[in-house]
Amino acid sequence: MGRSPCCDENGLKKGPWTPEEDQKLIHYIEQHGHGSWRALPKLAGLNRCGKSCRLRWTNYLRPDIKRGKFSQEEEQTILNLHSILGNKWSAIATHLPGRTDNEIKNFWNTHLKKKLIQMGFDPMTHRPRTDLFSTLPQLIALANLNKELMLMDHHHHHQQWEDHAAVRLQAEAVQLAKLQYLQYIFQTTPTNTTTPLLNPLNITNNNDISDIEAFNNLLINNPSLLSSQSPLLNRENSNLSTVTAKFSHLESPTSCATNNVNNTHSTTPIIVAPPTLTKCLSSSDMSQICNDFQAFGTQGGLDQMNNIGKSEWISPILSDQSLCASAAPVVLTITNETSMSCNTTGGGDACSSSSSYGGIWPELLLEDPFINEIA
DNA sequence: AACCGTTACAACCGCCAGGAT
DNA sequence: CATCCTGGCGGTTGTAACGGT
Repeated sequence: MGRSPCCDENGLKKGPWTPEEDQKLIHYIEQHGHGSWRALPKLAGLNRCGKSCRLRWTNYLRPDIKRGKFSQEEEQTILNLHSILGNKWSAIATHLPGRTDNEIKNFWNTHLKKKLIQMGFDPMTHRPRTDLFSTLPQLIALANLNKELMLMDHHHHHQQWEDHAAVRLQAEAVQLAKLQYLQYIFQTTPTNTTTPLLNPLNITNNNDISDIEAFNNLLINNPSLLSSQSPLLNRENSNLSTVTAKFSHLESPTSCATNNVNNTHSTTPIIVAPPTLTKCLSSSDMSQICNDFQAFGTQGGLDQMNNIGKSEWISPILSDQSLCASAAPVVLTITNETSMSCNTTGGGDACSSSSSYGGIWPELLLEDPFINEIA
């Protein structure tokens, strides 16, 4: 009854294999094949269990195993397959000749997973992470709340620390939003093209992971690219211009303060690049989406949004990932008039791009109660 | 040189599916 | 049908190597 113990009885050896043991195993299998793994150790003169022998052979000693570093192509293949198959290491390994499931699994756990996390992707879903980004409304709300409190208590010098903290928090939030947005634009850029977005950087985007990585490094190493003067964020008539205006509104402490003094309802939370809108949408689809969101443009709509589950209020169109007509990245904003607007320009042919490492924005951020409060 | 934290990866463990009896 | 056995799989652990202090 039950399973027989593996190596824990009869003094069978465990742990790392010695060269002598390896030679015995190789020699036996070359002569006789492995046959029954259970019987093999005795026949080969090894004080190991069959399972240990099988693993040593299949993961290490097999002659057709390719050793050494994974190539860019192999890395890309693993990423693509993992996004489809998940942790099906053996299935992934069948597409990588000479690589074992164990090797791929290790490579994933030690390299690729961390790389994805660093790039802002959830390693399991391969989608941009929302944990960081979803805190943006809170950060902005908190920053603005602090600022308003500060202004109400204008003459109290002990508020200086909070003042500094609020401005810093707000600046960080805006930087984060910019970074995420630029990553999004980059990842949804058609493959093998040099786009207006990338022109200022003289980058041709093949839209694979190395490009995204290079782009991220570029952004991280060149903070000026996120400044209000950045060519990336200031292209005229671009889908970025709307968000640029909103960013500049938020990022300038002076203008913010002025606005808040004159109009205490002028906080302007940003919702950038909704998830499935990264898919391609026809103009009629876009109209529908705009209408859907306009429906929330009233206080009643916002209340409704706050009271029902997101699956109920997200437009069916938004969750239909099969839609594909013309590329139109979208910026949704909630304005100080508590209306929600929808801005899309550009179009293009992103749909024709072969599947690359384009992240899909997983969730809208609108369900956050803070949005209601801020708006 | 010693210590410590991190990384990389070989190896093990437990579970499961499927075939044999 | 029930039980057993085997091989395969994915998750986890152990440890050598490495780099920084």
